[in-house]
Amino acid sequence: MKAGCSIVDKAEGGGGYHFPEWAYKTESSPGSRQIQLWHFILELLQKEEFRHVIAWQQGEYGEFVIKDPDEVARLWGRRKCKPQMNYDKLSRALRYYYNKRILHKTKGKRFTYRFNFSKLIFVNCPLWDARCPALLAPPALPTQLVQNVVLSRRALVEPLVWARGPRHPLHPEVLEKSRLGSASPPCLGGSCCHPEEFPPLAAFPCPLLPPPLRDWAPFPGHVLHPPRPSLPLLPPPPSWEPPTPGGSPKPNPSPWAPTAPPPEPSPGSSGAPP
DNA sequence: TCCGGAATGC
DNA sequence: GCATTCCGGA
Repeated sequence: MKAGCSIVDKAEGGGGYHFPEWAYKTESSPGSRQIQLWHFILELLQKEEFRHVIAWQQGEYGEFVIKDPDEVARLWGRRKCKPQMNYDKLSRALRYYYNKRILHKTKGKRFTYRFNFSKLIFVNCPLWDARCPALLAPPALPTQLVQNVVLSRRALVEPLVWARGPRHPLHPEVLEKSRLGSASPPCLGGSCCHPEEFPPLAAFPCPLLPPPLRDWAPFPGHVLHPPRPSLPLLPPPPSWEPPTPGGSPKPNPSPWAPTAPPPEPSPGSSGAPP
């Protein structure tokens, strides 16, 4: 136990917000019991005191800028007990996230990267625990980003809802009710998510989960599209485009709707519930 | 400054 | 699996 190395123990105090638990549970990191770099980056981004070192890029989606690469590397090295750590090595680790689509480089902007929260949620939000907030909005995190994270989450939840039948706790009507039923801001999974409304999905066995998600599941347009025009929720990201029925897919540079892999031949995969 | 291959360690 | 380290190249 290299306890002496830790400099950022856990989200606390600060701004009174926090990322979902899984973001801090290094044990939940797939394939590793050690903290992962992106966890660490999120920690720094979340903390006010490191705002001068690394911060969300205002107005962008999941984009953050490393203002002091050397300092970030130093902190990372300290966390990992690697005093020889430097930005070159750290950035190499970051680049490994490109292939995993956890992170993207913002070309043309120095030390600027962009998180792919959808991917992080897909991979890390354990068992779709409904109490696990998709992502609570840190002050500097653009609201729209969070909304899109929620949208992404919804995009996966809704098919499950259909599979589970009506009036499931995650049934659209229930979701709708929880979203519209109060004057408070859209529920992002915080204290407004009462267990009685959002029982833990962990209560549902894994077989209820959809088939293994590919890195980028090609969401049906009706899923990504706001379900009802009257609902003023979840505006699409700037690069988002409504699906063109029958139209040819266009390359989409947005990490929120990245180029989908070739559709798998799935008979009856019209997306319509039985 | 950024990228990615390769070897290596845990 | 996930870095860490080193390195050549763009």
